[in-house]
Amino acid sequence: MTAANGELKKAGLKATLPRIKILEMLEKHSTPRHLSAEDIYKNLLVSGEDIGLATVYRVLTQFETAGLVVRHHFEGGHSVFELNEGEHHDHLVCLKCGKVEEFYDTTIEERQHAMAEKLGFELMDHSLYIYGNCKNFKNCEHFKKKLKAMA
Amino acid sequence: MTAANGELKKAGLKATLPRIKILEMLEKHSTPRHLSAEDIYKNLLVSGEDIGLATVYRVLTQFETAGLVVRHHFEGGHSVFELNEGEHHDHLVCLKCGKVEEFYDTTIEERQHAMAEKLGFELMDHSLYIYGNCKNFKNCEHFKKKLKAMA
DNA sequence: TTGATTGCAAAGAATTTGCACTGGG
DNA sequence: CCCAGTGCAAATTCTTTGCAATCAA
Repeated sequence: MTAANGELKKAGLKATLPRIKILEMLEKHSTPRHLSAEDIYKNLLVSGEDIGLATVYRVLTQFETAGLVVRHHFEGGHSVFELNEGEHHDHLVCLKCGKVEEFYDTTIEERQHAMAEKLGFELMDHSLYIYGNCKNFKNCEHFKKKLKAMA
Repeated sequence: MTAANGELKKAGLKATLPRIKILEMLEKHSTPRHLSAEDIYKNLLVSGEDIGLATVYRVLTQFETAGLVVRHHFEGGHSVFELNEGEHHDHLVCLKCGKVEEFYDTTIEERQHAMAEKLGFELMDHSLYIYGNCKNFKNCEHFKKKLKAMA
């Protein structure tokens, strides 16, 4: 009776094997926390799980609807998903190695509300992605991992 | 000898008919300033221009590389392009009618630099999109236009 | 049992690419 | 004239869907 089991029930989703495995995969991956559907699919294969890619997409969409995960559109076409731990934050993505850092800045949040207010909008959501190069990226573990993945 | 002609040359691009027409289309459309490849393609067709969709994509990508336009990824899959008028700004998008407002906030820009600095990144770029509902969207011209487009 | 959930393969949407043809300089 | 640029159709990439088989409650 894994923890994922209970979380799924609480979210109103039947605790099926694919859903449990996918949720555990997201919980297990503390770094990087941000995985694409493809990442998850491949990781499951490696773990010996036989779950179709279509199912991964379906389940992630259900999780997103249920508020269990948050979907992001970083540069480069595909979506990435991260476990929703409750607190909102924005992202800083390294263009060289793909490393993702999270941050939260009260001032930025406030100013965004102020802008929406000023322009006559009711703010519903926002996405802020900062792109850059992490200093000394060549020695960064993410960069090494990326190189290895390309080989 | 249109203005677009000179701008293309200045950008190091041969002044061909498709490029001129696409650039003029972007310059003409002051509102909305943000057009998808499909939008541009359709508008050109209506104007009686016989330019392929693939060419529109190719040309827009060239324009982006040349710095003539900026590409954005708003929610909903497809990219939109806007003429690069020099000054950076962020966007507020209405989820109901698609209206896009631009804004610039010095404080937000500063805080972003501070965040990048703090996390050890060299800032290269950023994208900030605020999503909301424009007040009284039902009477908003964009909303009416959207309804008409659906009919 | 029985409706919800999956897997697979096929469909879609957005964008890119290969290649023979055309047009700008 | 000659190569960059274009149109078209085919290919890619990421994601969604239809449907018969399977599973959780």
